[in-house]
Formats: sequence, structure tokens, C-alpha cells
Amino acid sequence: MSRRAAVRLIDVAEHAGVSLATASRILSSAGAYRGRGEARERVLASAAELGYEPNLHARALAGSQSSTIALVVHDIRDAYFALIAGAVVAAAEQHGMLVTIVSTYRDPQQEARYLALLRAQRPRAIILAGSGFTNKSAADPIRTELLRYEETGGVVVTLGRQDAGHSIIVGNQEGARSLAHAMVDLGHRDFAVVTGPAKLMTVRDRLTGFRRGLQERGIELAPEAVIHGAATRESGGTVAAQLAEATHRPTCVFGSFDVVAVGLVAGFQRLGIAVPEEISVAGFGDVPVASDITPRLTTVRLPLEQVGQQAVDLALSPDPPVRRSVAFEGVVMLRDSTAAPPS
Amino acid sequence: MSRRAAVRLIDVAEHAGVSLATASRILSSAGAYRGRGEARERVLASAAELGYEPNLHARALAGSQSSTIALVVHDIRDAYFALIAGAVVAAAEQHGMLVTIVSTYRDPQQEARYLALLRAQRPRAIILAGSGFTNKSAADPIRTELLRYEETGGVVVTLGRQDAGHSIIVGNQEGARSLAHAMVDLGHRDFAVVTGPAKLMTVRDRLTGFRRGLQERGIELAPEAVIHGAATRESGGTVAAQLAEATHRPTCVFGSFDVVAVGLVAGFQRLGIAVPEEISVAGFGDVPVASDITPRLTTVRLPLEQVGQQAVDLALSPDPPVRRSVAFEGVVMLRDSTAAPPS
DNA sequence: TACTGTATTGAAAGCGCTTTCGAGCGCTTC
DNA sequence: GAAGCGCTCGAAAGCGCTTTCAATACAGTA
Repeated sequence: MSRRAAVRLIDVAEHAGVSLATASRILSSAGAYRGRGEARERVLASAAELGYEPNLHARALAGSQSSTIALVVHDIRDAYFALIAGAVVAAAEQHGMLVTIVSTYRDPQQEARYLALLRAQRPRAIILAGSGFTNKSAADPIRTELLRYEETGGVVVTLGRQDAGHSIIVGNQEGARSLAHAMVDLGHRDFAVVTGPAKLMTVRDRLTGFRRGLQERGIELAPEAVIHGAATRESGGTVAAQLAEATHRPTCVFGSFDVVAVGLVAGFQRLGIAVPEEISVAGFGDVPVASDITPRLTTVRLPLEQVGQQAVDLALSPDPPVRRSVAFEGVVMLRDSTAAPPS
Repeated sequence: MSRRAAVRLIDVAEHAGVSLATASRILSSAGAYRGRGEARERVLASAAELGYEPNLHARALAGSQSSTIALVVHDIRDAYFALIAGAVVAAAEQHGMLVTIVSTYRDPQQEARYLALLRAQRPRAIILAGSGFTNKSAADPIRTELLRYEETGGVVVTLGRQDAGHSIIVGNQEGARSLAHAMVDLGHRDFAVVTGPAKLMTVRDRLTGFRRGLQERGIELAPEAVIHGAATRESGGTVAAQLAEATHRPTCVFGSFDVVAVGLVAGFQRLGIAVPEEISVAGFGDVPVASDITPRLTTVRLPLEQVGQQAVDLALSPDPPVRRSVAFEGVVMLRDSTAAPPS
């Protein structure tokens, strides 16, 4: 390895016989600068020949315009966030921007800490996809970080929380509501909901939506019919066993995360309870696994592609005078894990 | 939004009554610099009070030490890569580093282009997890990019290719070989392999390993028993239909990606062919879905956690005198989708 | 031909940080 | 008491770029 130094703009300029400033203007294609033609050609040719690649750090420092977008998710390994990340990365790429991803593993401490670390990178925008610890107090450290970041000129886009920056409503509440309607229309009257930790906005929204959907059809969801567990497959399995043994068994169980629903289905099957013949199970998210299992899972599909794209659009929108809010809707995917209740 | 300027190091220095240099030394904790005690305290206090966060761009520019690691994957939405990304992000975080992720969607053009864009960011290291277009010619644009990047002092870590930088062997070949052994031990003699595009290193390695494993048990894999398709669930479904109609049906099908195997299983089931009673299906990767479907999929688990961790370790290892190569082994997860062949 | 207005160019001033270089200080050692 | 050592600390030089600012070129008009 000959450890050659990276080629700098000034190398290109000298090679092309123009000044540093000119080279800069041509290569960063600032505004309507076209060059006299000949100079332009020479600079472009030199840059290509030398393999010049601008130093983004220098560029960011001088121009105070970073070319990275930060994305904060709960867990990048989770299909839901992976899908969002994919969309964000793709959309960012179209603007020539790079995406820095951090994964907080649902730890609010971690989340605030990461936010600080990200602030150091001075990204053009921070997209908070995984937040949602509902800490309404003004002292919420995450909110504090976000506001501080906004104050110094950064753009914030949040998914599912609406206390800072632009916000995107991903359709959790509304989608769960539609799902409730669909289940009632199937003939169900007796429900259980198994969901995640109550602190998460996602959990609350889906629960609220589902409950409201039922109410609109004249059905009340009893408090004891709501089971808070972990948002994991295992949790679904455990609850399935509990439900199977209970004296009173609902005809339809809503697992407010697809993985939970998958666990429920597997759990019921293991216990010899047929899905959907004896009990219906619905999920939320329409993560790939939903259509990989047998029976294919009824669930709510969120337009994550569009959400990611929209997040980037908001992130890159020129100096926003106001905070904007965009809402998406989930669509119910009626598949094979739900049916009319046994008579 | 009051659009306040971000606090700079010099603000901290002045607030603490020390020079810029001292503040820098204390806050970047360079080496054994402890300060006289009192100065140290004052600077730390000021930094905290003012909410100082160092500007990474300036830091990278001055110290020529970037604090980002770049990760290149095929598709971040794919569970396999998401798992790797999770591990890389977590490991990087422990070193206070941020990870920039790009997703090439298996397009070599894109890949080379991204590499150039990444080079602009001057990351400490580039981890290439998704590459593997086997272009052995010296003109391979990806290789060219990587070498160029190395020449300017960057560290390259590749997963699955060994033509640049440090390399990590993820156990594709060796894992597929073990799987072949296991299947033969189950009693199978008649195989089909359904896999992805032949250009991908991953595809080749898994196929080679499987074939070799069979050979070691005295079984030859006929060329027509190898079916190249897309690495998708749909592809698995299509092939299942073909296989079901074929005059000669193997007793065991190896889908060299879990998703493909999932498609195979679903396809056979739809056609009324029982898995594993009538036909065995094995996958590769042990992605979550493998244990979510019924029957649970026999597959090969790759130690992706460790791979990610190792990648970061190599990425951050001090100025490597030589290229290092680390190998991991896959372990066969015998589950419910395989059994002895029908007699 | 002289005169104005517009486009292109170069010199130079930073962006916020790290890092030499050398000065200053409090010790120990002969 | 002079010399030497091992610290801490400040001034200042840059890292590679963008962007004023002023100077020059070139067109277009009278």
C-alpha cells in the first residue's frame, strides 16, 4: 500500500490551470455558474482523471451544509424499521445524501445519548422513527435534545410523536380502527388485544384505534382483555397458552405487532386450537413474515415506503417556516388467519 | 425557533478561562493529558453547562480521523443484512462511532457509485457486506474503488470476497457442506438445489459447499438439479410447482436462502405435498422467519452477531500491516422441515 | 469609440477543530 | 545553586473546502 494522499480540490485546480475558487464553483455546481466553457471542461476532465472526490467534512465545515441525514430507529433488525430504513436510504440517495443509522434498542437513555452523538455529526436532518416514549413532561430528555437541535438550524422529522419538528402519522391509530371494523363485520364480538409496553406511542395508538373502532360498532373492550407484554414472538406464544386455558376465550385476538400475532398463531396451533376455525388472529404491520406463515396473517399494512420517502422530503424541504404534519393510512389485509367466529 | 448558533469549542474555552488548545486537549482526552486538575474541572463543567457537542466535521478535518464507519449492504430490508447491520451498529457504538449505511439493491453500477460517494465522507473504514459480484477481471470497478480507498489510508473489510482489505469468511461454504452431510445422514440421496443468481459470491459459495459436502459422501449433484432463480419467496413457490410436476422428484430440496426455502415449503404445501413427510426442505441463514413458519425450517445459522462485531474490530484495528482474514462457521439447525426420505 | 452592465475569475478570509512548537513551571539530582 | 527532567499550557499553523470581495473580461448599447 503506497499510502498516497487523497487528491484535493487544489490539485484539480492546478492540474486544470485555474484557481481554487473556480474549481470549487464548477465542481460544486453552485447555482447558475456555467464557466466560460473551456475552463469548465478542463476542470471536469482533471477531476475525472485524478479521481477527485470532494471531502465532505471540509465541505460541511465551510459551507455549513452537511450531506448526511440521521435516522434513529428502535431496532434496525426489526423488519418494520428495516423497511423504513430501506425507504429512507433510497430516498436520500436520490438527493445524493448519506444516511447514518442508529439503533436505540428501546432504551430511552440510549436514545437521548445517541441524539447527542448525532448532533455532533451536524446532520442536515434527524428522522426519529423509533421514538415514542410517551413522556409528556417538559423534561423529556429526548424532546430537549430535539429542540436544541432544531434551535441550531437542524430539521427534525418524527414518526408517531408530534412534540417536535415535522411529524408523520403512520396510520397506527386509524389502521387499527379499520381493523376493528373489519373484525366486527366478520361477526366477532369478543376480543382480546395483546400488545407491547404501554409506554410506546405505537402501542398506545394501535390500542386506542382498535378500541375506538370497536366502540363505533357498540362494543366495549374490557380492561382485562388487554394484555401488555413484550413485542416479541415468544410473548405471543405465552399469551396464547394463557388464553387457551382461560375460562372465557375470545373469538378474535389482535396482536398489535405482527411478530406477536405470529407467536399467537403458532401457540394456538401447538395447543391444537385451529386458526381461524376456532379462533381468529390478526396482526399489525404486514411485515414479510405475515404472508410467510400458514395461515397467512390478516394484518394492517402501513405504507412504509411512502413514509420513508415523505420523511426524507420533509427532512430536505427548504427552511421550514412551520412544522408540517403528514398523515398516512394503513390498509387492512384480510387474509387467512381470520374468519367468522365459530357458531 | 430562535436559530441560535451551535456552541463551539472556543466558547467553552473562554467560559472556562483557558485557551482553545487546552480545552481541546481536555475534551478530546488525547492520550495521557490530565490537566492540572482545576483546569480540567472547569472545562468539563463549562462544556456541560453550555451543552457543547464537538463538530465532527471539524474534528475529522483537523485530525484526519473520521468517526464514521460505512456499511454497504445489498438490501437493508433483507433480514440477513438487517441482522449484520444491527451488530455493526451496536459494535460501532461502543467505540463512539456512527455508521453510515447504503443499500445497493444488488446493482453493481450502484455499488461502485456508492463507494465513490462514501469515499467522499472519508469514513474510517468501509465494511462491504453485500458485495460479491464475482468479477475476477482486474477491471472490476468495485475492486478499483476499494483499492483506491485503501491507498489513501482507509480500511476495508469485506464479507465474502477476498480481493481487498481484511476479509471475513462468514461460513457460507462450510455451512452448506455441513448441511449436505446432515441431509445425507438423514438418508437422502437425491437432491435439488434452488438458489440465486450465479454471479453472487454467496450463491456460489453455498452451492460449492453443498456440492462438496455431497461429494464427500459419494453423491454427485447433477447440473440439472441446480436451479438458479431470484433469491425470493416467489421464486421458491415457482420452483416448488415445477418440482412437483417433474417426472423425477428429489427427496430433499436445498433452498440456499431461507426465503426461498420458505417459498418452497409454502408451494409444496399448497400442492398437497407434505413437508417433511413427502419431501424435505432446508434453507440457509436462519433468518427469523425460519422458525416462524410451520414446519420450522431446517437451516444453517450464521453467527451474524459475531461477524458484525468482528467486522468492526477489524475496521478499527490500528494501522494494519497485513490484511487479515477471519473465518466463522455456520451451524446446522435441524428442525421440522426435514426428515428421513419416504421409503 | 467610449460606456455600461453582466459573467467569470482569483485572492483571501474563514468554518471549528487538532496539533506542533516552544515557553513556563515545579521537581529532583549532582 | 545550576542543570535536567516531565509536566501543563498558549500561540499559531493548518486540515480542504465555500464564499465574500474586488478585479477583470466580455458583451451590448449609444
